[in-house]
Amino acid sequence: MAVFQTMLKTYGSQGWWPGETAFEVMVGAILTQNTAWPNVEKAISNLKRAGVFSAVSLLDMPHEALAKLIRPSGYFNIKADRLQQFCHFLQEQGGVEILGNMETTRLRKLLLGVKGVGPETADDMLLYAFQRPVFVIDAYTRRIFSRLGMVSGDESYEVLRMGFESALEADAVLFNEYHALIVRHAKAFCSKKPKCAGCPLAARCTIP
DNA sequence: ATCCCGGATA
DNA sequence: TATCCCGGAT
Repeated sequence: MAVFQTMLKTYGSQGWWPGETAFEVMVGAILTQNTAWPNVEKAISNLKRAGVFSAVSLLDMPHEALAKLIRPSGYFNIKADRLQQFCHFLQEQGGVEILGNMETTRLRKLLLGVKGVGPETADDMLLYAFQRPVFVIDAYTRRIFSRLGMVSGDESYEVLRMGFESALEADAVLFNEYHALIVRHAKAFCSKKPKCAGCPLAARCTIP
């Protein structure tokens, strides 16, 4: 059985970012950079509770006030800048709806042009906010698939992304579930210090 | 290679 | 106490 099917059977559907606005997904994608998700949720609920959860509000707000609200997500000074840069980008482009009508390749380039949005964050946005069939590569993907012996792990981001995308059907629903399952599996078994006992992928793995 | 940084977990 | 976290810029 393929890796994806094994993970899906083991963990079930992960239901990532259900019923949330594209704006919220994109804000979350920035705030979660090198940060555990529960801390991001705190930051986002702070923004909502303060009634500033919109591009215009975040832009109008002083840097210090924004940094204070997103403090739980860590890197708050840097991320306050990144959020405001991103909101400025949204205004400049004419809003989320305009972006939603763009072709994926063009939209990806635009997102990568925003300071603070790197390849993983851009692809998180493309996949989870705009439902585009883009395969997200992260540290978990590198770790799991290098242990499985399917990649070396130190390939460039683009090489890995292309590898996954050409090996799979270009399906946003599939990519959405797959990346979420990769995260789940990395936490459950394939952590830095692997917990191989009971691992559902042990039979395929290079780790003794 | 280093910095940014709080919060959960071990 | 140390490590890690749905990274990116310098």
